[in-house]
Amino acid sequence: MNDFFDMVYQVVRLIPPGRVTSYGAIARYLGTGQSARMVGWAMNKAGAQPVYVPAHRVVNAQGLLSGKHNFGNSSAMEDLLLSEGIRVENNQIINFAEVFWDPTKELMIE
DNA sequence: AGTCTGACCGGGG
DNA sequence: ACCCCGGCCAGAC
Repeated sequence: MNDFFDMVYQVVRLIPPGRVTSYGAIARYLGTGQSARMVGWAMNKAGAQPVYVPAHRVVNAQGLLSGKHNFGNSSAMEDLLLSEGIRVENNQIINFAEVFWDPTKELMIE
């Protein structure tokens, strides 16, 4: 892998359908806990990646769909999450704690 | 080259 | 509960 961004994309691809994680959680898993912003920036570039990245499964620490506006269509992100059984209301994931997928716990360190 | 901004987060007042 | 601030680093202007 080239850099930090590719690591991010790999982790995001490992998120199971129907689950979500947060930018900070990914950052922490990669060892750069304070660089959650870079994860967000990586997501911005994710659409341009050759391989599909389920960026809709990544939200902020509050379970808020902070990046839905970047999906082009404001309903796209909600729609995708909804189709996976994740309830969203007013840009906020309702059962966030239940669907939250923490890479540091679920994935463990390699 | 300086400055600001961001799909962020945690902590402090 | 609120607002504010520092840290992180890559781009845009």
